[in-house]
Amino acid sequence: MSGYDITSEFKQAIGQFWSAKHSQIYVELKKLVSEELISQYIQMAGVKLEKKMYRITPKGKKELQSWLLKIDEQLETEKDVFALRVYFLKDIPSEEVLWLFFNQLKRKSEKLSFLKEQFSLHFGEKDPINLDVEELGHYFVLTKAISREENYIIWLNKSIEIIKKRIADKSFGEN
Amino acid sequence: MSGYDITSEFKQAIGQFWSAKHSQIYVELKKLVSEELISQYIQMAGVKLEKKMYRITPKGKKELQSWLLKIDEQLETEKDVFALRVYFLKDIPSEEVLWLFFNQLKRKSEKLSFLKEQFSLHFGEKDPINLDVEELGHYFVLTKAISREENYIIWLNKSIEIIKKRIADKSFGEN
DNA sequence: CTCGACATGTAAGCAGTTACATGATTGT
DNA sequence: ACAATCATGTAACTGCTTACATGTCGAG
Repeated sequence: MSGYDITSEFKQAIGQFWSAKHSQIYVELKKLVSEELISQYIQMAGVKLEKKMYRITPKGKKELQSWLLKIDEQLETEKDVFALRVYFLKDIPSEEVLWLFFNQLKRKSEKLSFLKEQFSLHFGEKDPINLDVEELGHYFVLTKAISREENYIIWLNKSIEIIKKRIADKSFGEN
Repeated sequence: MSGYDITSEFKQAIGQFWSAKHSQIYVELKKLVSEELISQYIQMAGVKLEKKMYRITPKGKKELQSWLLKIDEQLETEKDVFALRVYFLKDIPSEEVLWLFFNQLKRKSEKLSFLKEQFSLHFGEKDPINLDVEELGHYFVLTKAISREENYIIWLNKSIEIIKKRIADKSFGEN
């Protein structure tokens, strides 16, 4: 793959769990070449454009495999700015709170639609039992992304119901 | 609150969605004081120990409230290293894959237990309708963290079932 | 008296983004 | 011809972690 290809891949399903900008990718690729973990070769794209392609070296493959089996000492924080804002709910004007939740609901619903489209595009009605190993990794990542968004939306809806009830009880923002 | 207090708070529920080390917190607090968004005062803790306390200024409160209503242009990536590893499933020896998933299941189950304990400690059987606004933000964040972990565990179990079936079919890692 | 928690800081360095900068290719 | 996408890079800066460093307080 090329740096550009990697940049594009981060716009697909895996981008839900890890991503980087092209400016970082090009720098890292050079670093990996200098460490002999990957090697570079040129592929002509058109007449003049030299597309720089990279492939993993045996040394890189070894490094990758040991990384894949590594257990992180601590589970790292999956940051979520929206949750951080909700933590400070008491400082949000009560009439804005519902709007904020509905806005997030809309954005998350759009993301879910995109992911489901990706899913039916790549897997359709296929049974994961019959997928080859390469596809299986992508299948798991996509189902993970979809279930994450679905769960997020369920939580948003439950929270919206609570907020609505509190407004109906006229007690919202007054306690 | 003091820098130490903030560090401690990041070990509680909100730490599931945002966190920082004390080394960063102390630097940021000084920056915020110089921007006049917070102000500092001393509280004696014991005889000699001067605990540096901070409170938000009116200017800071204004800034906070405008930040709380800010909509991020793009939803940022909620990074998850485990999902990244799963993406490269084809490079993991098939006998290790199950172990990897079970390990993550164990860790996530422990996290879920911790969160549920926090929940019953702070909210018990309370109805969120009757919570005061300050508590409500914490309630939402904790329920969000809990539902996120529950959903993660469901996905792990589903994936484990698929992997087990593939092993039983003797087709795992061979396609 | 000693250990664990409380409490605060600095420095080096890595990870990652934003902005700047350039040029080729393809489809309309 | 023009625009969108393909394609690659650098520089400045911010965010964040790791490691270093020091000292107090309370309980047993």
